[in-house]
Amino acid sequence: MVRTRYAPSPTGFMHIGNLRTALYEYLIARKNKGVFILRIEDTDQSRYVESAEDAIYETLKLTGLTFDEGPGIGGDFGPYVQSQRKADYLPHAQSLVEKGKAYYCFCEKERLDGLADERGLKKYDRHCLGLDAPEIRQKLESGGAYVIRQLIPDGKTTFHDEVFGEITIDNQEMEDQILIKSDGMPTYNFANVVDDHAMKITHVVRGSEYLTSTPKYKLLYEALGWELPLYVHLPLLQNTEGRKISKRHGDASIPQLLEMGFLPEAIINYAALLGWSPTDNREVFTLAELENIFEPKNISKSPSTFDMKKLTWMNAEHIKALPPEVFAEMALPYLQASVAKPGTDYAYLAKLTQPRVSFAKDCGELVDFIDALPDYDIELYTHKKMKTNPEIAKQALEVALTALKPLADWTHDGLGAAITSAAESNGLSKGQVLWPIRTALSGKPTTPCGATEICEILGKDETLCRIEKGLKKL
RNA sequence: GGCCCGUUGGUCAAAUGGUUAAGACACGGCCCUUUCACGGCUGAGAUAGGGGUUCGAUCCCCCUACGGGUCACCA
Repeated sequence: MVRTRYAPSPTGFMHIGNLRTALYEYLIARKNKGVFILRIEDTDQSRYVESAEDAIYETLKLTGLTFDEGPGIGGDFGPYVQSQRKADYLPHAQSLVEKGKAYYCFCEKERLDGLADERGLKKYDRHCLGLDAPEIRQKLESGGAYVIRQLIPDGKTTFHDEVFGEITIDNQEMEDQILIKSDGMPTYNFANVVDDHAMKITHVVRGSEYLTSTPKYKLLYEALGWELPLYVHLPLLQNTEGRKISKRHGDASIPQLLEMGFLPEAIINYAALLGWSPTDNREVFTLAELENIFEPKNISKSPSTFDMKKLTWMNAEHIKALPPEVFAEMALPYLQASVAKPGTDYAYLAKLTQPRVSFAKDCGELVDFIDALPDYDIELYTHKKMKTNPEIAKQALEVALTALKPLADWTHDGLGAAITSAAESNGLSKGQVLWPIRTALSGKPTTPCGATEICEILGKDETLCRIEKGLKKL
């Protein structure tokens, strides 16, 4: 049974990198009919932010990454918040001490700081490793602060990563890391190992910044006599400055992206493609589709850069894929803010704008000409392909006016027929008439639909009025 | 600085010991004779450098350069 877990620490909002890690964990679980778990790693009480924990739940919910076990919903291996598991860690650390794989350390901060070299780098000198049993007992009983450190053996440690392959690190590179902090809480590394084992996690998916600390994990698993999970380290995500994506570099959080109008589906889809690619050339996927095709073996080793432009394109793709009624609802507030004309068919406007926008909020400005004709330059009447210019436009509008004034059939077809025949009998091409009409009616270089549709939307009176205005301008 | 990892067009990215080295975003052009958009077509644009191994390297090995990560009682 595949069991994966997303294990964030509640210190801030999720960004695209966090989301992508969660997504891959989720996909590996779903693809293998396994279980996806959420575990909150709040062992650093000084950095804990309560709202951040809620934000994590909210973001996972909005993006559809539903977990099977975790805070709020429980499961057989709870609790799923590390601070609530505090009592579980110390016994394991003590068993390591008994086996001689860890030891108590009573060194104070000042002494430790004194170990630093000129670059500020330090490695613990095992000062407390030499303490004998009575000494340790006495210090412990006196109630002074202590930590428990892992004793790193000599040699080299090699582990296998599903993405990066075999990685070997000389144990001399590793410090006797702290397992239990002086406040009694486990460190991240230790809690991680203990909980992953307790929760029977099979795949550990995380950013490649953990690559060099993984040998410490392996040593811990060996010392504890536990089976090592599969490691899947992900290539880092960079921002356009080439730095690791993070909040402190001002990179957008998921809530911010949502706020900007990106659809959760688009964000998920884009995150999936950052560092992973399907075997075919498809790029637009729903989460459900990803669940079927995701393969960790197609994960890349090299870092990738977050590109807002491509995300924007992706968003437009997902907007186009939305059922019209869903998009209409999404666009309604923007449409209403932009068009107040009585009798407006907002669903129709939504349908016209849906394939043309990258964000729902962009709908408004596409149709803002409906309420009020913007002031425009007569150069808009010039278009070389349509072979029009202000002079021809003037003639065209006159033709249009006489043709439309008596027109009773004010429908798309009726308008089209009337305009076409009027154009023909006056020696003008369709485009030479339609282009000026569209310009006179909208005053804009681009509109979400053609001239006849605009005539329909505006109604006969307003249409004639705007054509006359155009004529006056010319 | 030590250690670890990486390097295919501006970005994402496929592929392979022998190919004209895919595709997508962005960009340019054209077409769609109702614009823009959509769509279609098309253009420019890449295997970091140097050595090997090999009949042949983008691919395997080594070195260099560059980039990133990591070296906490943070996660």
